[in-house]
Amino acid sequence: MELYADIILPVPLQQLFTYGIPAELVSSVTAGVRVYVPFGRGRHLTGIVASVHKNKPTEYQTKDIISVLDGETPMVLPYQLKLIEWISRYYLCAPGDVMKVLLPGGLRPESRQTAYKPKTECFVRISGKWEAAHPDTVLEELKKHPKQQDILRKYYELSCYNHNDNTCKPVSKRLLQEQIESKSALQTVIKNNYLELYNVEIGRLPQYRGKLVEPYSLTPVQQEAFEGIKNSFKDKNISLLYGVTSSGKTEIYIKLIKELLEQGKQVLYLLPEIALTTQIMHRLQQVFGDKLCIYHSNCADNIRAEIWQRQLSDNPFQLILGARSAVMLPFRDLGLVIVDEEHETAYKQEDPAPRYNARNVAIIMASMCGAKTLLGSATPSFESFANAVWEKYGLITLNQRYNNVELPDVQVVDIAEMQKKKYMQGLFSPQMTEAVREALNSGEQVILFHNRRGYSGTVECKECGRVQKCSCCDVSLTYHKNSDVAVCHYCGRKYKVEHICPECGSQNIVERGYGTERVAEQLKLLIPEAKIAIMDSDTSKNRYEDIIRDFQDGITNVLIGTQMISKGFDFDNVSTVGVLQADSMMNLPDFRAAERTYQLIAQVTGRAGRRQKRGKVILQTRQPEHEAIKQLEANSYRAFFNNQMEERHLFAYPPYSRITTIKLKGKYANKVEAVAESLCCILRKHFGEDSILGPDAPMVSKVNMLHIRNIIMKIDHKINYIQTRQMIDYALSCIKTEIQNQDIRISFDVDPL
DNA sequence: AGCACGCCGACT
DNA sequence: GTCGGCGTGCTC
Repeated sequence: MELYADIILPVPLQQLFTYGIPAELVSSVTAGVRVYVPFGRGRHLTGIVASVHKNKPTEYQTKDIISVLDGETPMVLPYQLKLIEWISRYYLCAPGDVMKVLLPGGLRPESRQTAYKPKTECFVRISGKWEAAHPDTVLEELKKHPKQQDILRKYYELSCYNHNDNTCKPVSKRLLQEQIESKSALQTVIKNNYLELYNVEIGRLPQYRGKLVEPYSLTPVQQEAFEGIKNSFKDKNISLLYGVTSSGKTEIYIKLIKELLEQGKQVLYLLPEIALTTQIMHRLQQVFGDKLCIYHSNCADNIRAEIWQRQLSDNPFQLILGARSAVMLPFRDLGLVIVDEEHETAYKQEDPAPRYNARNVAIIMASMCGAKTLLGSATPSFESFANAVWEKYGLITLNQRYNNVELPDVQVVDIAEMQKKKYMQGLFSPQMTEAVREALNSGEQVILFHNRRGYSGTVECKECGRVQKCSCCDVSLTYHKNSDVAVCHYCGRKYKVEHICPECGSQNIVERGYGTERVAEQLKLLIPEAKIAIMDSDTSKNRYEDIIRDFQDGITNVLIGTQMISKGFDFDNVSTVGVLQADSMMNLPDFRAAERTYQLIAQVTGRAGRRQKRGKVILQTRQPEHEAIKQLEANSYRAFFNNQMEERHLFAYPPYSRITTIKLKGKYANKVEAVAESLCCILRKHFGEDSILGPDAPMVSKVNMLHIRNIIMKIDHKINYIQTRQMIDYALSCIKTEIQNQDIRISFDVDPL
């Protein structure tokens, strides 16, 4: 009987592809194996078999599978096939797009030659004939050949051979060669069957050589949280550990991991960005040594391939520490997934499909593996905290800092008022300057946070100091370097840069950057003895470590930076943190702006006073009455959450709804518009007027000669998402011919951030 | 997404 | 004459 296989191929098309299975491959083609197939004219691809069946397609002629790339074990586990399907359905993307992030490049060769080959090394051992013999006997045999005898003696030495229990360590040929005089004598020893060569697959993976330490014992408060998590896992599969900054969450994770590893279970520990969290990495390595493997996005392809295969082997890593793509690795016996800094936007993949959120995928894959998920954050996303409040997740609260250090004292400074009184010196209020000076005088360090949003600077007249402002918002415009326009951050209006000052007629107009460099400049004037370091996206990556080390060692004592200094780094000697302008973020036209501001500033704030002494935070803003600022001052995440949730409810924003944006691209604006309009119509009929917004032309409405229109779907969270997906499928089928005729491409972003 | 096919301009 | 530009269409 003819058999067929439905195959996932790495192409951005919705369907699977059906291939015939040649008779000689019937026994080896099973779900999850990789196969090599012809695709299109003269192209070959590696695909994953999703299923095997006997339904001969009637619409088209099938081609045959050329070969099977996997032996006994499929490269993709059954639950992973389900995961691919889930991701492609939930995130509305092609299975092939998911496959591209799932299988490391090294495991999906486009031609058979580039396939991943394990690295091997040549070892030597006593050949079978002499294996059981006492070393002295063997050496005696060779007494007439001193060179060969030396080699054998060296071998026994290197292998730490113990005749009593017949144990020895493997000795590589390379190592033995380095220690002996004559290469040809070694050849003879091998030829005469005293030693034999054998190849061993050796890892490319680095091995941990440091020493292992026992985990710290938990404080009573930590212990309580630890028990709380285990308790909550008794009846909930997902739990949220809400622990204020510096409450020692990592040690709790370590204790949990240790317990699971002792039960022989595997643990996946996800972090938003591996590169910036070396401290956690080193800590885990100290405790777990070689049981731990670090998997990040800039791992070379062959390393990723090797880790993958190791995870399929009988000796997998028990603990994987990884960034978002690590959720795609195969796990045979997963017990727990930890998603640290759960609120981080880095968990969401934005640009190429699949636009998945690794936090949510982690929850799904954990449940597929029968494992629990622990989300952790000092500033949980409202989605997760709402799920905890609604008792979908367990909630464990840790509101005491480690060693009982008090949370920092937050002092809010009204920039507008200070400006009125002419007290501002650039971006520094007297309070800010004073706090920095005080800290430095007592030998402590300072972190200054300045959110630059990638571009910066006002347009200012050097003669009279007039700053170009938005006519509607009374907000200074921000100079946008790339497009040479001045933009209002508040309302988004764009203005031409005034090259002649309307106030005094001067042509001496300058773009004055309020970026981190300028902050440093000003501080230098105010406090000349400050030793300043700057860290932002302009800083080259390889200088990060130097900057951090210098700061750690006290070579510098003021660190000025953007987003990137808000998390991960723990500096014991930092007593004071300054936020120069809390506003720029708060005023973004985004319903999450307040949430983000709170999260970011709470995280920066958490850098202050990690030792015994209570830290100090100076928070400068133009809107001291803003809810985020008020609750940051009061240090009340909960109050802030409750307040914002009312607003979210009122406007039906997440977590009370699920947002999906639909992006249509095409060559002709009117055609894109028309198709978008009819898609909107269909969707409105089913979801109601209020649920579908658009179509709108985005800020950048034309990219690569393609016109763009966006539709935003805002569907009540109580509506089952599967129904929503089915509805979208139906709507798409309605406009299918239109799309094809007008050559329009549609992409989706589910749960955008 | 790739890749081939196809139909027009500036070169040895 | 052809080499090569990228528009269009298809992939089991």
